[in-house]
Amino acid sequence: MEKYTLEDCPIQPVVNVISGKWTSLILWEISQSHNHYGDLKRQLEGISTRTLATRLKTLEKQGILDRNVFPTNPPTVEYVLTKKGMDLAPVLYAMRDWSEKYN
Amino acid sequence: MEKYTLEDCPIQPVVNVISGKWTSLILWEISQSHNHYGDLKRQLEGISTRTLATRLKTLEKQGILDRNVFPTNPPTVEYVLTKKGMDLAPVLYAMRDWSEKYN
DNA sequence: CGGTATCCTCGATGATACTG
DNA sequence: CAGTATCATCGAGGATACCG
Repeated sequence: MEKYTLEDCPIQPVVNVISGKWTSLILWEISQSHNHYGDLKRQLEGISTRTLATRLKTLEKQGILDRNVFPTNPPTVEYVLTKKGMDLAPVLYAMRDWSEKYN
Repeated sequence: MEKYTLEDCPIQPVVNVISGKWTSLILWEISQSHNHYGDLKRQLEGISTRTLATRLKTLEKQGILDRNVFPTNPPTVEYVLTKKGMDLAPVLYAMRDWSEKYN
């Protein structure tokens, strides 16, 4: 019953991806070329390591992000948007436009 | 510290409006001319009366919706998007477009 | 550097009964 | 019809310590 409508609503799929306190902010930062874990951690001041790691892992599972490890010393990790993730850009920029108008 | 970044992020204002399990779905339904409380309740199958009422009240406080009461018998209540709320349309339609592509 | 492992808190949401 | 009032739950997120 609940499942029916939630799955049926034409915006539910994107809600499943961007919901959460930090998720859309993470996506925004990555879309702005803040691709490294440490860079994200710095930009998203106040986020816990646990939450950032959890959200990144979920987005990876959802096919929104790819995770690339560079065997430097110390190692660095980079997150990049997949095609599916890049296609969220219109959503993110519409969000930014509204925010600029009404903040 | 946390406040700084959250307030500073260029998409934070819209996140404050559309976050929550049901909020963007409510906005979608209202944008699709499901304006009556009972109509919304029917479309959003599975939502509790408490949650629907709470979210509508919050959206009203945020200036996204106007609440109109018609003194019919029994009374009916209609929720309509303000200009600020209507300006969320690009966000909602971008969400729908992505959802159609990747659901 | 880029996480994982634990424990804990708190607020959003749900269920239900009731009301003008 | 359109809610409000109460109580209960549940999981996202935070704090902290530790690790390869």
